[in-house]
Amino acid sequence: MKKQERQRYIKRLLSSNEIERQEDFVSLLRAENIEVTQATISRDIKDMQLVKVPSATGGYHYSMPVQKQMDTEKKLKRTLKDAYVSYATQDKFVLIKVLPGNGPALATLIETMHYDEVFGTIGDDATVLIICKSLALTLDLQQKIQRLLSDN
Amino acid sequence: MKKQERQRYIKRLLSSNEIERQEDFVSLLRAENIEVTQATISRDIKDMQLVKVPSATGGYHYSMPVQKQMDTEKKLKRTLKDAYVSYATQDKFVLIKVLPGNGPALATLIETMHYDEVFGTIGDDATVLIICKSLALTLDLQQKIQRLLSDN
DNA sequence: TCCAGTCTTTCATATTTATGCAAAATGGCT
DNA sequence: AGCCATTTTGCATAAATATGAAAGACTGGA
Repeated sequence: MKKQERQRYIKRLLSSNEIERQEDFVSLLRAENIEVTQATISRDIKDMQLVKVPSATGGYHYSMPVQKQMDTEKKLKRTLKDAYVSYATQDKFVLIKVLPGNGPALATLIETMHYDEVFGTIGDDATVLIICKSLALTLDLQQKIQRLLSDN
Repeated sequence: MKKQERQRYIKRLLSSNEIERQEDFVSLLRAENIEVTQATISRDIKDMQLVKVPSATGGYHYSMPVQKQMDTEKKLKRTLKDAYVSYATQDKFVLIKVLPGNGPALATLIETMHYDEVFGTIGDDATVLIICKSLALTLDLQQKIQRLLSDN
């Protein structure tokens, strides 16, 4: 279906771009050959319960809904606790080793968290590589993950 | 100071009203004898990083920032786990008994979560009474609390 | 006290977002 | 296919939000 596909794209865009206005979605989607108007985006945003968050840096950006994030975080936490093996950082990368079979699930969970820090993730059977958007953000993400691991 | 006091009011209003537009803040504050314009509210919202959330019921309402909520939820969870004794419901009320000394802290945490369901809370040394906005919402809140208790 | 610098607010308005309505698309069902 | 009901979309515009610029407050000196 048309609408759902578009909304999938929108989710994807959320994680990889700083989206400040609904028109940004329009442009980015146009770049992927999906034609929409701002009106439709407005409705999608209502549907998906996205929010426009005032960011620390003074701007605004669209982000995933609170509730979804919280639910996903719980699963993420559980998966990390269950399957975590080890952890390393280099440059803009965070590499997490997990018990065999848990890589893809973990990667997906991290993806769906739509962390602002994350550019993208890729996981094989027992490893997840997270690519951050910047060096500074890599630190932030590291802390988030450590908190997930340590905290009850 | 003026601004901080107003922002405290704004926080308070968040928890006890369905606020759909910035103008609603203006009206509600006016009712408390605080004169402001929408422009100032817009800046306050940016400051406080409040978000306008599309609600399940089709409308919109302003709400606390994601990050704050997540942090507070962790503390809340810990406090509940540490101090929880028992739990009862009647009408729009949820009554939580905790170990002596933990009531006020718990009440504060619940307040600062700004749960949509909650009209207000009051806690003595070992008890927290939560007053919900409606019967239906009382159920919702109950479930939230049980999830906080059961979940790791 | 008076001033300069900083912060905060309002006004006016630009920008952004939401929505009524009509048209187009989609999905059965016969 | 043809028809009806439902959903989705775009257009136009209303409604809501953000912001530049000027005016007012506040603060810590001199």
